[in-house]
Amino acid sequence: MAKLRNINRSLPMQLLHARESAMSLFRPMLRSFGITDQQWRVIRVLASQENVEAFELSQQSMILPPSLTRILKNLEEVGFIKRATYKQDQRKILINLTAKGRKKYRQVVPESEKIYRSIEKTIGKKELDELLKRLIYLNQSLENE
Amino acid sequence: MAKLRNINRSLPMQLLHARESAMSLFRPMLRSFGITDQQWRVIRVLASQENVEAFELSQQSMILPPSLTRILKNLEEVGFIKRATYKQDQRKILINLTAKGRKKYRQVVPESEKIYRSIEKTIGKKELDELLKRLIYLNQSLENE
DNA sequence: TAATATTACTTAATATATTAAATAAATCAA
DNA sequence: TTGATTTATTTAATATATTAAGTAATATTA
Repeated sequence: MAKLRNINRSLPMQLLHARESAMSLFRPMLRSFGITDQQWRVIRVLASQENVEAFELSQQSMILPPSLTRILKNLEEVGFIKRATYKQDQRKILINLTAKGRKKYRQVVPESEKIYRSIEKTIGKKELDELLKRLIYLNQSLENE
Repeated sequence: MAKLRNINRSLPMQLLHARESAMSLFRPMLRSFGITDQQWRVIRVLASQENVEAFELSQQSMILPPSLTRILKNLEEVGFIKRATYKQDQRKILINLTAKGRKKYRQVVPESEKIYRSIEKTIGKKELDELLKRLIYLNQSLENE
C-alpha cells in the first residue's frame, strides 16, 4: 500500500504535539482562574491595545470570526470586555477590556510568566530562542505562498 | 500594568500559528476527499497498524478519548473502520480500517505527500529537518516534566 | 445615483476539544 | 470470594473550530 511518511517526520503532527505539550502546562493554571485558552488569548490581546476591531482581534488571537463572536459574548456576560460602536463605520465594533477584565489579566500574568520560565529552564533559553526563530521563519514563509 | 511577553515571543502562540499555517495547506485537499483533519489522523494511524486499541489510537492520533468515540462512530457510519471486541479483555475494542477505508487512505496519500514536498521546497529540506529535530526534542523534554 | 460588489460581523450547522461523570470489565486486597 | 480500586471506553455538558450562508453598512461603478 502507498505509504505516508512516519508521524515522527510529519511537521503538522509534531507542531500539534508540541502545542499540546506546552498548553498542558498552562491549561490547569488558566482553568484555576476560570478562563479557557481562547479567552486568555483574547484577553491578552486586549490588554495590549485599546479599541480593537473584531477582525484585528481575530487575527491576533488566532481565532476565526465565528468563534470569536461567541467568545466575546461569553466574555461580555462575565463582564471582562465591553463593546463600542465605531461611528465612522457602523459595521465595525470596537472591543475593550473592562476594569474587571484588566484585573483578571493582572492576576494571570505572573502565573503565566512563571510557567513560561519553567519551560525556558527545561529546554534552555538558547534552544527556545532558536526554536522560536525557526517557527517565525516558517510562519512567514508559509504565509507568502 | 503587569506585562506579558509579546506574542512573537510566545512559544504556544507561535506553535499555534505554525500549525495553522501548515494545516491550511492540507485542509482543502482533505475536504475535497470528504474527510476532516482528525479523521485523517485516525485513518493514517490505522493504515500502519492492525487491531489498534482505542487508547493507543487516541495517543497516536493526538485525539482525546471522548472525541475519538464520536470520530470512530462517524468513521464507522461511513464504512471506513470497523470495531472488534478483544476476547481477553472485554473492556477494550480493537479498531481496523475496512477495504473502503484503505482505499480512501491510498487516494489521499499521494496528494498529502505532494503538499508536504511543496512545504519542504518552500522552507528548505535542511531547515525543515532542523525544525523537526527541535520540535521532537521539545516534546521529549516537556513530556518528562 | 441606483445597482452591484465588498466588508465586517453574526447565525447556523456540523465536527471536535475539554472536563467531569458514568459504565462495565478486570484487578486487587482483606 | 466479596468489596474496593483501577482500567477502558462512553456519555454528558459546555466551549471552540470550520464552512457556508445571512445581514447590514460601506464602497464602487456604470
